[in-house]
Amino acid sequence: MNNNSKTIHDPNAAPTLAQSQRQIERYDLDVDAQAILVAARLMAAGAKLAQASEIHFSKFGLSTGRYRLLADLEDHGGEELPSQLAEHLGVTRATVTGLIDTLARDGLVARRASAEDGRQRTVVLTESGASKLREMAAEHFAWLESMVGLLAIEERSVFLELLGRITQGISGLANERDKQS
Amino acid sequence: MNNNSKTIHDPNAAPTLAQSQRQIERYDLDVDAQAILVAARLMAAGAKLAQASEIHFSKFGLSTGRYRLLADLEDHGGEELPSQLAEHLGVTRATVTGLIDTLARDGLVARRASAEDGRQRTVVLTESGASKLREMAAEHFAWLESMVGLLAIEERSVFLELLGRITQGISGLANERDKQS
DNA sequence: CTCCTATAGTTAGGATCCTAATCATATGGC
DNA sequence: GCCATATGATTAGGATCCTAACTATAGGAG
Repeated sequence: MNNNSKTIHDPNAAPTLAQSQRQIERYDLDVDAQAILVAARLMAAGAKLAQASEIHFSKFGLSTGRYRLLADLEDHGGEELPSQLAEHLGVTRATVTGLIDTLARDGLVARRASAEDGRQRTVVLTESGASKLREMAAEHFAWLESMVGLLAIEERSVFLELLGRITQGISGLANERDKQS
Repeated sequence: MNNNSKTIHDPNAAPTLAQSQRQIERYDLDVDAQAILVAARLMAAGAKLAQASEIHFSKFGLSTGRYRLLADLEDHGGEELPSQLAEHLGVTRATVTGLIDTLARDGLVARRASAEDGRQRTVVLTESGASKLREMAAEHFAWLESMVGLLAIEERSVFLELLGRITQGISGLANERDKQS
């Protein structure tokens, strides 16, 4: 607190309710200003978190995406197909190819040809990659935990439940575009 | 050896609590699995929302960043300095330069030299830019509102409060690195 | 067996936003 | 007035992830 670099603008309070109300009144719309505020704050929080995350992982020579790939690999016996990784991480196969390229260059994963299907290329976690995850574990999980440190246990459950419903709302929006009756 | 990877993937349920627990147990860490889950879900939601947002704005020939710049301009009398825009949007001045370039090319904003300070270049919202905001208003705010449509009014307040505290937690993490910049 | 289509992965090119370096203008000590 | 430093904006180049096009292999219809 006590930031007051000068005029307001605590990034935690951006955008403000007043701002949302002004926007709505300008066009005389029939929407709830608080709903708009929730949506806008969530977007701001997401962007901020993504940025903080990249900084966090860069300390270990990783990016958010590359860490997620390693962790998913570890959680699936250290061996997966690129297409499985893409689905688990929620990114495209093209993105996975790029992530693997960098991780393989750094020796954290390796590509192996599949005996069963010549099109497939298995991705395996190397000893070096497993070691990297071990090194990071304590600090990384402490980092994640401290993010929600200001919430009481029961508040975390509540937040999780509400966030889940908002996520559903987002999915609904996304599907609205290409719904083929 | 592990689980046969038959686990279906509902993106709304990723990551799962079981996944978080496995990770924590693997390294025998003393952290709360639910806290990890909250953090991971929030990151996933943020990424998803950012993606949905880009798709939404692309229907109007805009990006998330360019819309936010136009909206901020409108909220400040249609005239601001690039440095003010950067602070309001929470991005760097270099990014603002790029956003203005595109918006100016499309005729939605214009740059004007400042009479008082030769280094400054005022950004003004053009009639075309104001018109674009008018066109978008109804659909855009309906979009935002539907995102939180599954939450009751009082739940929105709760969510806002909890999200605010998590955002503080994120800020704390960010500042931890460079204590005194 | 041959051909046509489907699938796995990669490559090419675009959009976003970042950091660091640069250019031009202001400001203050001497 | 002159020069060193600070500041506003831009440029250059990097990282991330996307869509679309491409290569190679698999598999079924005839």
